[in-house]
Amino acid sequence: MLIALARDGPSVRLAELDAGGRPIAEHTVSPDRLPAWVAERERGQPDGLRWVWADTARVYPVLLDAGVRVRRCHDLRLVRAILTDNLHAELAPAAPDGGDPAAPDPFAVAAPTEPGEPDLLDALEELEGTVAGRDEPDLSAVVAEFGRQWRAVETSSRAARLRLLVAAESVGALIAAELRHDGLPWDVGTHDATLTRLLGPRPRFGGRPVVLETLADRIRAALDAPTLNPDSPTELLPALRRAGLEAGSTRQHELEQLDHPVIPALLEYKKLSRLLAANGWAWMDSWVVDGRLRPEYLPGGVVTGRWATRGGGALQLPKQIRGAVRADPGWRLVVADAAQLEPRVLAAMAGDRAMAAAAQGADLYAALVGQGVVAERSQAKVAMLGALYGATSGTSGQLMPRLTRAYPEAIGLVEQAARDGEAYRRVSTWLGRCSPEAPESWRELHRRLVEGEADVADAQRSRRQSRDWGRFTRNFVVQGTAAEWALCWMGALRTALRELGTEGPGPGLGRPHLVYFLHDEVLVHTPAGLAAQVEVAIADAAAQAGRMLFGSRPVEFALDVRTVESYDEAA
DNA sequence: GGGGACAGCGCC
DNA sequence: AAAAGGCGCTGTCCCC
Repeated sequence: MLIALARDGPSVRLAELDAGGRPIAEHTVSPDRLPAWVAERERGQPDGLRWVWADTARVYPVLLDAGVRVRRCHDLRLVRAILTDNLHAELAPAAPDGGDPAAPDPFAVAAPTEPGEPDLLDALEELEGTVAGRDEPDLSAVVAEFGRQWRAVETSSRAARLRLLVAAESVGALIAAELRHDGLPWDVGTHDATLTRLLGPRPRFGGRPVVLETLADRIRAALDAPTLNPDSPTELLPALRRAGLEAGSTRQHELEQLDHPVIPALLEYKKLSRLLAANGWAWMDSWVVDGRLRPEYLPGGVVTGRWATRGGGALQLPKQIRGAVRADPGWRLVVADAAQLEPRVLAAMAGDRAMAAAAQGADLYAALVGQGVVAERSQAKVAMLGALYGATSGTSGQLMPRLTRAYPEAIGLVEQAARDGEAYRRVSTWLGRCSPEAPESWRELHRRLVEGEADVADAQRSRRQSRDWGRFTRNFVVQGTAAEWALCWMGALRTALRELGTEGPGPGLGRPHLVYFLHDEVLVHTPAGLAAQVEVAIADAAAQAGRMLFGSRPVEFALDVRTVESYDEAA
């Protein structure tokens, strides 16, 4: 059962849709009665109900505030973004210099169909001239847009994968709203104590905390620069030069190479200054309310499908202050992160048996040593990151030939993605999120190069741009598929958590619930007595996510799971 | 005084 | 000369 929902002036209009998206019954409800109406339908249709609306971020918080949660939705805004890119890519004509398709199909770029294939063209044209971008589409617009999106999915050459992607992206939107609503438990007392220990007491009238001011004085004395502002690279760099230091920048890793009495104080200053600026008292006042950090999560906010946040930098919580993330009394945090997720995803995508074998254990990097691919675990890590990011030089560049010999399918897959990007062909994640077009100016220059019309300087520039874009597309297919796995993991976990615990004051808060998500890591806040069951649910959900994406391919998605009282206890 | 580029650094 | 992918946020600096 599908129910479409839209605002209509002072009321809310709803339409029950049949399986093909056609309305079969309509209702009008006043906004204050909407949560009860939704809750009743959820109770009456525990299994098959999906809400269709323009934008989860606008609709769902209202329901959450009223204590109502839904199981499934279809987010027209997010799905449209995926489908528009996907259909453009499916319609793109094969590139003239296509190269040979080394990668086996499912990954292959945009599996080109015949240009002009009518059903896809229709779906795309319909999508382009429509109203989903409008602020408040009415019910007929919502129903019509859903019909178009549904048709676009069903007529795609990869309908099964797109269906899963659409569902995963939409459940992500629900989770994002719930994370913000429930909030991450944050102990301002612990946070304040950490800041005070490292920086000194909070200055009462602004200005630098005493520890920073003392360090600044030492830096000024050591450089004989009495008015120097150490926060200013344009002042600091000349001051370093005057002191006889040959620094090209004031970056940490460059300063570390230098030998001078000022360096230790400067490094310490930069570290603490960063803490104060990014996560100091002002940050705490702005973003922590009533003991909860409530960042605004943006599903699909990154081109690869990863989430972003707006405000507070909640995906960059430094390890220094994670001790402030504390479970409520009598509760625990279950912290789980997927170990070496991206290499495992790559092994599954490529169907690379040797690499999948290395991914059978908890430590994939150690397994590379065991298989004799490299001598040490640290080399395995560097080499693997190099393969995923496109390193050509340095240690990881040197190790690439070994990886290529050991795992030809896996390395072949990322190499193919890189070559596609270099030729400005679009690539796709496992489920069908397509990479964006490169900047038009880059593609134009590349066309001139291919046609022999570029001079030497332009040719050089174009080749550099191509390599840059190839590194992006190489990483895109793996990072994006890892993001899809994480969505499926979290979606499956959310479903499982609903079955645990008893109904509390609010449907989310009396029982275990998700409180944080960081690309390949989740935090669940749970009554202490249920923590063991939560750990099992997290592991089950990971296995389920692997099956959803990759069926029976024998790749294990290992987790590190710990039950703690505060986040800094999780290694 | 606001806007935007840049440097720098935190996270994955 | 070569340069590893994706982000958000702060302060500085400079321009309008």
